[in-house]
Amino acid sequence: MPKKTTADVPLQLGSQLCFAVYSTAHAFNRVYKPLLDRLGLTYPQYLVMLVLWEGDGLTVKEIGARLFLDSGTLTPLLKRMEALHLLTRTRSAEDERQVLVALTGQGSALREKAKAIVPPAILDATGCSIAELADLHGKLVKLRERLEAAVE
Amino acid sequence: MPKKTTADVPLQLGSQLCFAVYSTAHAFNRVYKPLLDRLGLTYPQYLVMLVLWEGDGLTVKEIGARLFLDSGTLTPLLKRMEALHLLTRTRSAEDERQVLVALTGQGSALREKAKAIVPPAILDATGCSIAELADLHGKLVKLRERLEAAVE
DNA sequence: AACAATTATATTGTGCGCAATCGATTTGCG
DNA sequence: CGCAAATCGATTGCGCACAATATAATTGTT
Repeated sequence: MPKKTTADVPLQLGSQLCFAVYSTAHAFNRVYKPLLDRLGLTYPQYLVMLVLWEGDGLTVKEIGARLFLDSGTLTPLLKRMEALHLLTRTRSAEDERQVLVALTGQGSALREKAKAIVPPAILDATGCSIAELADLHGKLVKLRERLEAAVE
Repeated sequence: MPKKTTADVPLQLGSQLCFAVYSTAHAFNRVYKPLLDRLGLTYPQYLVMLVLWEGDGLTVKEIGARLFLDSGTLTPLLKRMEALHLLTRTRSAEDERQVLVALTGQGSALREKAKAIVPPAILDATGCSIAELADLHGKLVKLRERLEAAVE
């Protein structure tokens, strides 16, 4: 039985950080769920709406690039959102390989409701100051970039 | 059309933090995948092994409490791990409602291999100093606690 | 002892998330 | 021009993640 040494601590810290990220993501999801239920959206669907609210008429590829998701995830997700009449999916005329995703009137309209409900509740649930939020956000983005780089 | 005000920034920061956590979790998963493939494990399965390596003979409930997962997730996951001969699931004699999860010889043995492969690669992929790891870990755990408290 | 409430696990159904594969279109190179 | 390579999206299959529900065992109360 190998004994524990202090040298193991930094090795375990990496794993602990990953689990902290993983479990915090789940905790966030549990906070979002009742809020998003009122909008009829799941969290990944809400992310797609956030992207489209910023700028309409994107291809699946472009949405995927912003959310770090691929077509295997997005195609069925977008189809469900199309069935909910939140958006339309149409083949591009210039490049028939691409599918353009655009908001419906209903999809656009949902923005104001979402804005009133979601961000205030989330901010409150974090119990964080603006400085804390900005600090954590910045550090996570940097970490994510390094992890993505490590995968190549 | 309501104009953007500086007052919106803190509201959006909460959402941005959530997405940072969400996308960093995925990035971690992409780093872990090729490593865990060599062990024949998925990341949630690896988490279960980490818990069992610390102390064997736990109930499903106890494993769930440590990983923030419920039986709907754990039962099929543990069954797959049982099929891989990593662990056994037996009804407790004292309380027939409980299922005791114990490592097999194979499951215990996997620990040394995992220790050699996973933590060094993860630590390297984060590109973080020990201080950064500890800082982020601590802040995420605090955030997770506040989020869990917000859900009640 | 009988029965209601609680607890532990299992089951079902829905929705991601991603690897692998496929078909169709477009691009690029000789 | 003609064909190989690359690109985009859809499909399939597997494994979480969780809500809702079901089942069985235990505990508590009278």
